[in-house]
Amino acid sequence: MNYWLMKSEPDVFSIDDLQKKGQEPWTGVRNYQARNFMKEMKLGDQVLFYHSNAEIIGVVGVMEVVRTAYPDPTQFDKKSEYFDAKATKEKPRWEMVDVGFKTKFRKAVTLTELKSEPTLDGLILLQKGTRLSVIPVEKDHFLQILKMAK
DNA sequence: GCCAACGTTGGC
DNA sequence: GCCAACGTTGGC
Repeated sequence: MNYWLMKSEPDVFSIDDLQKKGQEPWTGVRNYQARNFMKEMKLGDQVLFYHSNAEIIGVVGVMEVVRTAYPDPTQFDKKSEYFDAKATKEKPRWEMVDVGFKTKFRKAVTLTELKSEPTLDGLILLQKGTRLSVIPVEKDHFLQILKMAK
């Protein structure tokens, strides 16, 4: 079992949206490193849901991988903002996983709180200049963040 | 709205 | 292959 963190702007897609829908294909990742992490994901992997570019920035809940990586259809869709002219159905560039809702924290674990927690030292999210939207998280860090949500 | 940090593109 | 220019991310 592996642990991850994925970012989303709540104006675009929030934890509440996921809770309503139950599950969702994680479309729109257009960064190779992030894509490669998604390809490593296994069924049942636990994923922290992080709200970026938001009023309240931080981890807001937990989701679970319910379908392993497959081509992101928005790369072929000319009308999509995620369209990629260099991607073909024979040679897709971008993949995604489907995630299912697990829990929403009663209160977000904010970025400020994450930064001030010494045991989270080394969390990739907190490293300088990290803009990755899909990030692996150590089990201990994952459990620590769950603890902070209580 | 600003801007630092980073990734990508494309000319050479 | 280098690197300047440009675009994007995301916190503040």
